Amino acid sequence: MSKELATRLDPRAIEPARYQVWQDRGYFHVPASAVLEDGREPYVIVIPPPNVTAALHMGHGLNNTVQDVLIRWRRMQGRATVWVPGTDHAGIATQNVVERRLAQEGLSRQELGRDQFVERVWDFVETTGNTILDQLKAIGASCDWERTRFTLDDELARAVREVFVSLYERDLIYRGEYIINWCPRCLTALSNEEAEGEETDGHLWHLRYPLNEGASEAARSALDAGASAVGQLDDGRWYLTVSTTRPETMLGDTGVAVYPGDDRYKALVGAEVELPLTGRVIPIVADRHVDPEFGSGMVKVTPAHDKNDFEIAGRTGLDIIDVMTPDARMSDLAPEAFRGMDRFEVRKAVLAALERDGLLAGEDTHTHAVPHCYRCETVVEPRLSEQWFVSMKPLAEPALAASKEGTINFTPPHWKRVYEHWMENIQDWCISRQLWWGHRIPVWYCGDCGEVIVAREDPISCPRCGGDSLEQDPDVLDTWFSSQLWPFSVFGWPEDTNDMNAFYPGHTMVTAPEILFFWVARMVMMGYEFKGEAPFTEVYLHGTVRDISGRKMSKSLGNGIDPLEVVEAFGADAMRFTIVSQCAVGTDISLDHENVEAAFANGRNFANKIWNAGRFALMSLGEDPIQSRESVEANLAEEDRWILSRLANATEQTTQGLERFRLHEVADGLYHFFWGEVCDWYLELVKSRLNTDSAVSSREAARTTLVTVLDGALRLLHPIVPFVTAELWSQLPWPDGDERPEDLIIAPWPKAREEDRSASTEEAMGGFQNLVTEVRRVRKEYGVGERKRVSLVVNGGPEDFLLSISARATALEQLARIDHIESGVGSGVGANAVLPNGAELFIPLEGVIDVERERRRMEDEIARLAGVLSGVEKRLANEKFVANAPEEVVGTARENATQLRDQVVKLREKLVGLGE
RNA sequence: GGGCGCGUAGCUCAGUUGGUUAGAGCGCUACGUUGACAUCGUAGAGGUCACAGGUUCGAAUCCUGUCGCGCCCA
Repeated sequence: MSKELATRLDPRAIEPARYQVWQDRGYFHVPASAVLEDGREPYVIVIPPPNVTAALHMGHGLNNTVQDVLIRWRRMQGRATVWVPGTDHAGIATQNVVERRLAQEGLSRQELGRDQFVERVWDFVETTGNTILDQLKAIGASCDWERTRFTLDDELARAVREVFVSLYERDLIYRGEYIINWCPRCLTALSNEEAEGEETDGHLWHLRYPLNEGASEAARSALDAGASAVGQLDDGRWYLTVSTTRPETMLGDTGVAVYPGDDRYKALVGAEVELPLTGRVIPIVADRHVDPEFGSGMVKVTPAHDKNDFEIAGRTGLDIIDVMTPDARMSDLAPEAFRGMDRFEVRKAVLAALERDGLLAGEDTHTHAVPHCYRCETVVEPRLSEQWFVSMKPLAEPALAASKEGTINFTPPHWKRVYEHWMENIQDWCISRQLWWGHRIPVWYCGDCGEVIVAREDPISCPRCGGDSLEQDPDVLDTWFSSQLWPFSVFGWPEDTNDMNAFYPGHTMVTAPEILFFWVARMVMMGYEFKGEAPFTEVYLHGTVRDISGRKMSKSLGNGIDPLEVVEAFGADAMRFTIVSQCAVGTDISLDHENVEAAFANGRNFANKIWNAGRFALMSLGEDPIQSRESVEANLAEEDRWILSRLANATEQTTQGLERFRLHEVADGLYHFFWGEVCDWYLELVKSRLNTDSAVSSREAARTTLVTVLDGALRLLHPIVPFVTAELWSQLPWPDGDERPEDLIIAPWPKAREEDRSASTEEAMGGFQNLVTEVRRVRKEYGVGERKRVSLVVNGGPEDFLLSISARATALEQLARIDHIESGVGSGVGANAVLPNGAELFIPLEGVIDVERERRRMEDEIARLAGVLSGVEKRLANEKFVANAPEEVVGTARENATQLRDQVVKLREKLVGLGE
């Protein structure tokens, strides 16, 4: 049994093998029957599916570590625990990757053709698509791999089609021509969420549009009415001024608008403007959208290239002229001089031409948000286009109510308001994408009669005219359209499957705030629309992984850390603990990518500490049977009862922390319990008792307690550091008569034993710890050599204090190098101290101590304590404090005052005694 | 423009409804390999809790303002 363990934890030697055992024994998989037949309570998490093309990065490391901690904890609690893994087809991202690979072969997708291209993508996905899931295994993720899903799987495609058709039948999906966000590089429409605004220092240019000759009278009266935008050119023509951040769009202007109630421009409404560079004449209209307070109160209207302008055109009947091509060049509808030019070149050309004609009134610097494609960062162009949309308002209603009523909870809580704000201001969702990779829109157009067919099954002929010249809509759906179904599509919906009945709805959604709208909000909407309830009730939004200077880790910045390299170098446990211990609610995780070793030192050191504590215990426990707790109960030493009391505390704290997603506190608490209490004190105290030559009853009590404490601690630590804990636990000897679970991963989660808690034992141990620390401090202060023994003279303190420390003579010898303890005040040259519990200490150090130095040291200590004391006394002297503060607080203050006063008095007496 | 958040030790950050002498990790200093662990042990240095007011018996914590920084939505 007591096989030799290496002095250092070697993660590579234990982790992969341990993971394999877990997988082989099927611990990660729970069948639906566990819930439906055995009546076990389920606990379900669906993974935020990473992109098939992605390689594991630290963000995945964080996200999946958190999920695994929760999953392992709930599994130990006995829940029927399912964590569904899988990947997302990631339309734009994946198509981009494959197109880039094609480009290296000198090919384009257009040259290849749609069918062949899609085949190429499948080839790519099939060879590399599972990489990221395999990588998750290296970090210990206990996903149910038998349920692995891909958003393009046939069953999930059926869910997508069912949802599309159902929503269409309920008039919640429609097709229409509107201004959408267009990426001129990806050549596809984007949703509002996919067009990310980026603060940019740009310009606001002021352009002069000459008025038609017939408008002179109106211009003059507008000027009289205070219209700042109206003026006269050198040649006598009247003009008005409009401002824009995108001058190139003026080529597509079809009107100028003012606010209907704006007296300054009243006379000009209905007048006409000669649009420069185009030869077109456009009208001045009134529309309520115009803000009379902003700029000149007069705006140019470009209906084909601006969302608001498109709406103005709809209300006022202005023409719509699209002057751009899909790749953001000037189209044939633009003046000849500009055709074919890129949008940013045109900007310069238009400004130069206006300048030349004396029509540029000037420019201001202007900071504004410019939308960029979230996949390729190209500046997004608002573009008029026919697309498919989801009508969101009706869907948002129950999803909003779920948050307001508290059916869905957010951690940290402030995301609740962000979510609700988005729901309250929701806009329709553009779901069609001009891509080839994704779920094809299930719509067919009849070439004969023009019928639009929206169908669950591919139609063979037109249901209206019977013709067979059907053509399917070429577009695919937004990737998030399928992701939003993930919580139920993974279980086989729309089929009425056992999995559906057992595991929907799920419980916890763990993800990053960035995709709160993209994904979380939409999953909730779909859950209500198609299943009548929310897909989960807890949303835990963790932070972002950043580098040492606070920048988000990213491939393009080159500041990332590869989790697999961390696992390789330090082990999955080290990575997990480091991450979790930084995982305070609402805060980001920062890791030094330039010093990875330092970044993960904490986790690595702790895993090694656990290993060595276990190693020591296994070696010391030997092979003799372990007595039951009951049989050694009467023989438990104070330190045994103390560590059992601390274990009860740690157990309660850990469980409560996990329930509240306070993972940082859980990790921190366990770290200090295990290292600072189990290792630093308990192991040191039982060392001598574990020797074969110590009294049998004491030895057996120590052995049983040690096993109990290690068992409890390893269970509590297991969700965070699964490998090292399982490895040690599997070798832990077991008390007679107790049933041993098959593996730590399914060992029942501990409950705090209330009967083990003892405030008096903790207080008594505290006195002992103070004693040891005080002696060590004195030894260091005077440079007493590590090996040199000292004597200790003790006077006073709590009843039995001397007795209890004398009983621990061996431990004191080891912990503080004290080889002799006696009662009394002591005499001669030595060091003096008074413990908080009132015990006076004297350590004879003839020949080592300079009396003057000892006097100064004591004076400093007296001054320090007296300072604290006067603070406490001041408060107690304040009647309002005594009257208003809670009894407990006042009581504590009184106790402190008494204790401090006692310490100060005794130290002063000792100082006087030192005098002669 | 609207909303949210942050500013605590050299660095990265905790600090749950206000309540002893504000904590941790990393880093730093000194000493130390005694049979678990040098990925260690022991002891230590280091903070006017951004600033200015206010509320309170009591403020890192609540309120107001200022400065600096970040994020989201228009």
